[in-house]
Amino acid sequence: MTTKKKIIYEEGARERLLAAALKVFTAKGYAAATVRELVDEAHVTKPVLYYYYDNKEGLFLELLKTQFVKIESLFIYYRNRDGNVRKRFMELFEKIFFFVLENRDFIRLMHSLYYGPPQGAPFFDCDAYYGRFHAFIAQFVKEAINNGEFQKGNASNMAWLIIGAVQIAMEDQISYKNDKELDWKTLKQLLNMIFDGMAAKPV
Amino acid sequence: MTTKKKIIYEEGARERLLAAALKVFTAKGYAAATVRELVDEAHVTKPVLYYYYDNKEGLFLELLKTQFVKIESLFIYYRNRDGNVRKRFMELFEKIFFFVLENRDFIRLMHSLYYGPPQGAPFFDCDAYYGRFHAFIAQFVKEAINNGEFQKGNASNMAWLIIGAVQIAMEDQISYKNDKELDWKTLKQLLNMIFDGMAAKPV
DNA sequence: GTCTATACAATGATAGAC
DNA sequence: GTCTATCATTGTATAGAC
Repeated sequence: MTTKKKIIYEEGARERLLAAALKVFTAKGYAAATVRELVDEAHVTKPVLYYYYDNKEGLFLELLKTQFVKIESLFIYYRNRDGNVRKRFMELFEKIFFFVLENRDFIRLMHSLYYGPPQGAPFFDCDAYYGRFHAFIAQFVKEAINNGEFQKGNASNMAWLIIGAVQIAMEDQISYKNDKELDWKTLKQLLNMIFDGMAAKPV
Repeated sequence: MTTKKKIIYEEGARERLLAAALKVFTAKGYAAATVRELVDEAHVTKPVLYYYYDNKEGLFLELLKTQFVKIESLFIYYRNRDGNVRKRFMELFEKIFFFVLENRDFIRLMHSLYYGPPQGAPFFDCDAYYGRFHAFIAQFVKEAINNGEFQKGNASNMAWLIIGAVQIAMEDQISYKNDKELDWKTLKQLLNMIFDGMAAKPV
């Protein structure tokens, strides 16, 4: 009988490469990041990268995949909350806001991939996440209208207004400005302004 | 006497290089754009680029400078309008929105420079434009509050709300999505929702 | 001002030993 | 699985003729 147990191996190098990818790609973008920097950062030699991943592209795509999983979990979080839509929205956006704060570099990378010119980077369907955001929010605005929590109105437009506030706050945070003006406290004020305007008026 | 008039020269190549820079840099980003592509697009040879500009960086910076002049003119436009703040805002944002539509590629490039990782690109102070935008809008919101056009409130927050709507519409337009949902008609609706909420209520 | 030809560094990637 | 050594290619940039 052949020793099949031998398949288990140390994953140190593989994981260090992924960590290096996060650091280097987010710091310089795809095109400007070099294989040398990646392997130096991971404390491995070049052939090790090509052993674990197809090539530079492969490592990059693997990085995106692992990071997007974390973002996906934010939406799952929302569904498992209870309370009215306004309260759940607020909790979701707080979660998102601090996620952005803790992952500034990666959000920058994603942002430039989605909104910027393709810098020689392999195609990755960010739209599956970015694009779904509006539909996701609009759906729950509609829910709030139906149950009388929000006044009647164009749910899609209401969703855009909300997303606009959240997005501008995120962008203020990932920008390289010295004094970030749009912290969570301010964003909360903006959202309350919007929600107050949308809230069903008492009769 | 030496023939000093001889200094005048054809500027065809120089201008073609700038046009090529716009096309190539906006299509691929800074790092991924190569000198070969730039000169091929301009129908010149490599030494010609280095004759007119310092290097790849120099051409890139020249491109940014010339394009930013166009953006600056939008704000001057606003000051030369008359009417109330709401009307002037609406006209300014319409101007900006269609400027974005007509310069999608360049806006993408700027966006990735400002919000994305520095892709080996030389530093350029985009903040002088992006960052001033909020202050610009907030100033005129304050004006509208003072003359009774808008209700009393936090002018800075009101400005963020407005900018959020404009920005999310711009971003919807520069994204690579197939179906852009946020056209000018929709943005106008968003802005009207915001302005209606801010407008001073009749007594 | 524009070309041909080329220098020279850095890049992504691999062969083959251990 | 990891290394040393090396490859082909592409990159930016320039010298020197016209």
